[in-house]
Formats: sequence, C-alpha cells, structure tokens
Amino acid sequence: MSEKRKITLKDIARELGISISTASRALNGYEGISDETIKLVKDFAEKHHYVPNLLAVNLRKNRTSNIGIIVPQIVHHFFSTVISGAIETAKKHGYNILVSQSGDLLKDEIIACRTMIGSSVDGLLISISNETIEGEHIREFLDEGKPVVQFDKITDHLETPKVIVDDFQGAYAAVTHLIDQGYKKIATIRGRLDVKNSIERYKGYEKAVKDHQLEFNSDWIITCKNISEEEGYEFARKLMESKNPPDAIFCITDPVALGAIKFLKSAGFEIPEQVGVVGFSNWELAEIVSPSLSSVDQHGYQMGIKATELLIRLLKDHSLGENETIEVKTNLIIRESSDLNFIGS
Amino acid sequence: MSEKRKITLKDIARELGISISTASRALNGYEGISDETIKLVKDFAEKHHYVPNLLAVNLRKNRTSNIGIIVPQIVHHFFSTVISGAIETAKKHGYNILVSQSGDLLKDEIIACRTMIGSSVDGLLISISNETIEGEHIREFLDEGKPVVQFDKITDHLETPKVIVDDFQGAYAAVTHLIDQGYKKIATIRGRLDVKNSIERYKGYEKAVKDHQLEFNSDWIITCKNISEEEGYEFARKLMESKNPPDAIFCITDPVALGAIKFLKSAGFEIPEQVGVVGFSNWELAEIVSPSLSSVDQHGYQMGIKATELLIRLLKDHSLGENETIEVKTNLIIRESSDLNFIGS
DNA sequence: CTGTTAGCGCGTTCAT
DNA sequence: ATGAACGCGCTAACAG
Repeated sequence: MSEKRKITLKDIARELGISISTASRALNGYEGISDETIKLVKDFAEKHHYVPNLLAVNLRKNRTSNIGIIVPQIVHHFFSTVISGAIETAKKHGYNILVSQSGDLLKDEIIACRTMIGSSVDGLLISISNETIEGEHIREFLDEGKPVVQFDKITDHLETPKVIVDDFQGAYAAVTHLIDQGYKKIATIRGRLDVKNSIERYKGYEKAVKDHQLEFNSDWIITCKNISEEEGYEFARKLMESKNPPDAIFCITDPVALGAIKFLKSAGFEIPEQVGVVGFSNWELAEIVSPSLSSVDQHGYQMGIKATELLIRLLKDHSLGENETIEVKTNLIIRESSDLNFIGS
Repeated sequence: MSEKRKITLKDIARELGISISTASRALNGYEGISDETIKLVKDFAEKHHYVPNLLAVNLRKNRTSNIGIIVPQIVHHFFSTVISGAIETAKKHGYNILVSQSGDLLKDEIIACRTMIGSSVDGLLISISNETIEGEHIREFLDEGKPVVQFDKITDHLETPKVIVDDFQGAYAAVTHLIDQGYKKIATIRGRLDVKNSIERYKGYEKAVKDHQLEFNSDWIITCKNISEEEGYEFARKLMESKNPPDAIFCITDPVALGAIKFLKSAGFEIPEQVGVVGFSNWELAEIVSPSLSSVDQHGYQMGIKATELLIRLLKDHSLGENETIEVKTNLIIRESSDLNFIGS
C-alpha cells in the first residue's frame, strides 16, 4: 500500500542534526557516545521503525548471515529432520538457512556448491551424495576461507569437522538386541561396500555376532544396491529359501526391512515368532507398518543442532583447521518386529 | 589452504589497463563494447576465476536473489515436497531458497516473517499456520513492496496471488469414487471448521453425497481437532458402534484414515468389503500400509513449482497487485482400501 | 566504444 | 564525544 520508503542511517542523522557515524555508533552501542545522544538516536530509530539494511552491513563486513545446507534429498524423513534442527539453531544465532539438494548426483551437488559459493553463504553444512568421493568442489569452500561441516554421509578426504551417527554402535546394539531375544541365526541385508555408513553398520553386525559366539555364515550376508523395498523383498526370499535359513534379519535401512517383512508375511512366516526383523533410521513408516518395525533412531534433529552449532562456532572463531568429529549416539527403538517378550502382553 | 584472495572487477580493470565500468559492461554483455575487449575481459575473468561479489551487486540493485519460504512444518511429506519443487524452480531462475517454519504457531510465524524481512528476501512463499487469521505480519511484506505468494493453507484476508489445491474437487472425486464402488452410507471425519482447506473438502463431500441422492446423515459427520491418527481410531469406533453405521469413511487426511483403518481391522471389519476408506494428501504411508490406502494426491511438487514461478514473475514485472488464484487439480489414487473391483484379481 | 563520476548504506579510521 | 572522509564491489548516468 503506502510503500513506505525504508529509513536509513543517513535519514536519521539528517533529522537529528548529527553525523551518520554518530548515529551508527549510538545504535551499535559503541564507547564514547553520550547517553543523551544514544537515547535520542535510539528513540528516533524505534519510532520510525529503523531497521539496518543487511545488504549494506553484510557487504561492509563481508559476510552474509546465511548458512547453506546441501542434502541428497529434502523429501526424506531423516534429512528434513536434520534441516529442521539446523534451522532452529541458526535462527537462534541470527543466521538463515539456505537449502539445496543434490538428488544423490555428483553433478548436481557440484552445481549446488557453486551456487552457494556464488551467493555467498558464510559456511556450509553438507551431507554428500553417494557419488561423491573426493569432494573437490567442497574444497573450494575451504579455499575461500569458509568453514564446512559434514554430517551423516561424509568423506574422509576432506579435512572438516564432522557430525556423524555412530553407525557401528547402532548396528551393534540392534544385533545384540536380536541375540538377547534368543535369535541365533542372524542375517543382514547390507548396503553398498563403498559407503562409509554402510560399512560401519556391517562391522557392527559382524562384531556383535562374533562377540556372542554365534554362527557366522557368509550366506547370510547380502549386499544390496538400490537400498529399496523391492530389494528387501527379494533378498528376504533368497535368505529364507536357502538351505540354512536365518531366524532374524538386520536390514541396512527401514524400507529394506519393510520389503523383507512383506515377503515374510506373504510367505507365511510369523513375525517376530519365527523371524525377527530390525531396520535402521527409524523412518516414519516404522511405527505405522504392521507389525511395527524395530529400528535404530539416528536423532536427526540433534544432528542438525550439533552440526549447526559447530559451524557457527567456526564462523565466530575464524579458527579453521579444527577437525573434530562428533558422534551422535543412536537409540534402538524396539517394536513388534523383534519383540518376543511383548507377545501376548 | 591457499586462501586465494577473491579477484574483483577493480583487479581485472587494473591488470588490463581499462576502466572498471568497461570491465563490468563487457562481462554483463552490454551494448556498445568492442568484441575485442569483450573477449579480452572474459578470457581474463575466466582464467582467474572471477566471480562477481553478489553482496555488492545486490546492494547496488537493491535485491537479494533470495526467496523465503515459510511452512508450518518441514518434517512433513507434503511440505517438503513443495519445498523441493520451489528449490528446483528457484535454482533455474538464479534464486536461492531460504527456509523457515512456524510450527503452526502464530507467534513463531511472525518471528519468521520479521527475520525474513530483515535479511531481505526479495519475496515470500508462505503456507500459513492454523492460528493465522488476519496475517498482518505478512502484510508488512507487501508494505515493503515485496511480493508474496500464498500456497496450500491460505487466508483470503490478504490480497496476494495464491496457489491452492482444489480441495473441493478432490473431495468430490474421492466420494464419487466411493459411490461408484457401490458404497451407500458414506461418513466423513472432517477437519476444523475454521480452516479453509477443511471446509472445502467437507463441501466436496456434501455435494457428492447429495448429487447422487444418497442418504445424508449428520451422525456421519464428525469433526476432529488434532487431525491425528488417534482421533481417526476413536472416531471410526464412534461411527461403527453407532446405531446406523456407515459403510465407507472419507477422511480429512491420511493419518486420520490410518487410525480409522487400525480400528476397523482391530474390530474385525473387512476392508474394503465391509467398509471402504479414502484419505487425503497421499502421504508416503498410503502405499505402505496394509491394506494400502486410497488417497487424493495434491501434487506438492507441482505446487512448489507453480508458486515459485508465480512469485518470480511478480519479482521481474514489479507489477504487484495481481491477485490470481491458481488451483492445482488433485489426483485420486485408488488403492486397496476402497477398491472392490480389485478383490480377487 | 570507453572513461569519469556518483552513489547503494553502512562501519571505521583519523582527526578534532 | 563527535564529524569528515574513505571504501566494501559493483552498476548506471553522463560525458566524450
């Protein structure tokens, strides 16, 4: 409507018959300004709804007050949870969050990075795509003197602070839980051999099985590629139709577990009585499906907070070169798919 | 590492022995520059990885190249899908997306708005909270001369362009589908009486029932408040235990439908043979649950694209005052929960 | 076709 | 305690 012109420092200086710098200093609480003029200026500013032009401030200070975040997919329960945590934390410190996604494509991740550099975010939070190995495009950020924090899906080729979920411990806990329930022949449908999270989860599985002196059978280890529900269904079939079928399956992620459950149900296996199933990531679907799915929760919101706090600390200290890695503990959520004690209660 | 100082227009002007403005014009493809110097400048820029300082450009042009988007929840399948569409569209036009969430709290929506104004986004995409009625805080955007596009959850108190899903048509189609299937006593678990989407869906239900001369029974209309799975369960019970139980239920949203299904299953009703169920929004869960849930898809990705394109058009034309409303058609996805023809096939 | 001049709005010396 | 002057990096109006 009224299209009020935005009032500037210059305006308030002119109106009050003082200099621009005095006005600036008064507003920003500098030393050596009389209380009198401070009050004068502040009152005037308040009254006329003065709000500093961030563009100018930022140009002057050479920063943007923006933090970029790049994830493989936004439409994804875990990542949107992380973003949510990042936004709330950033807000608290006066930063905005600028979101982009790679679609798990290296090509698009590079574009997203370049755009971010171009639009000048002050720092970057990133969970890399499956295709990213070296991450040279991310190094460009570091070269610009801008801090980067990696989270969840990371690469060790980049010397940045990292916030990761303790996949090993999560998997170990999940499999140990299965063992505690009395399952003895535990299989795993694992993820790619070249993705760190996947490797760690597998290691956790292996160690738990061996620590408890259970049968360790390479036929019970199946590697999937798409990490899809279809694969879960197919590989569960393969496992159960083998000569020596397992009595429990630890799955790399919830959709895979869901596929496995679907096969098991269609083939007439009782869950959890005959076969126990545990997934990973605690997707929304875990408590919706029937039987509900035990899963390892990754505390996405916490990760978002931790990663953002870390980045903001770097932003404020300008003490780049830190390389700390925070491991967020996981939390096993036991539901019907593996809970024998729950039966009948 | 090398902390390369960023090269500026000034640098390239000095090195090439030309003026800054010539360099600027050459880079930006202005009229009246010799092809010779254009090539000279562009080559030099390319070679030294010149990238314009957006902060300066933006200050000069008085814009930010950022678009803000405020939604009730980011961790929500529909909204994250919209955001995803917005991001891809914005990217295409050289804009970044700055995300914030209100948590369906008016208080936090106001804060988000103020922050956005402060950090100077050029325009705003917003889906208002349940608590927002007048939207005075949004008007501040308009008063600044910045365009706003509302989507999905809107208020008519604000004269802005809007992109909405055709809730009426979606509901009408859903209920008509139930009728086509042969259901005769159709109930609805509807949403709040003061939320536009909810009202429209109810109207669609009512019209479909009346158009087909079916029994219209106020006992079959239940209003829920939280729009939660629990309410779905509870109200389905209430409906089915009444004297004159319905044979189909149209639910305001998928979680409610899921709750209803859970009750129906636990009470021994066959779905869809005895009772048909249709939800709204086509959440991820719809095809995961068993029986899979028929639902009205809202084309979130399309909405994100449409809303963003609309906003960018306003941004470029500076022709505020438009007030068009785009209705994105819905798409009924028929699954097991209402598909009698599918039985046995 | 190109250079000079003026800011955009602000923070920050260096004077006084 | 305050003002003048400068510059962040860039675009645009005005000369020539």
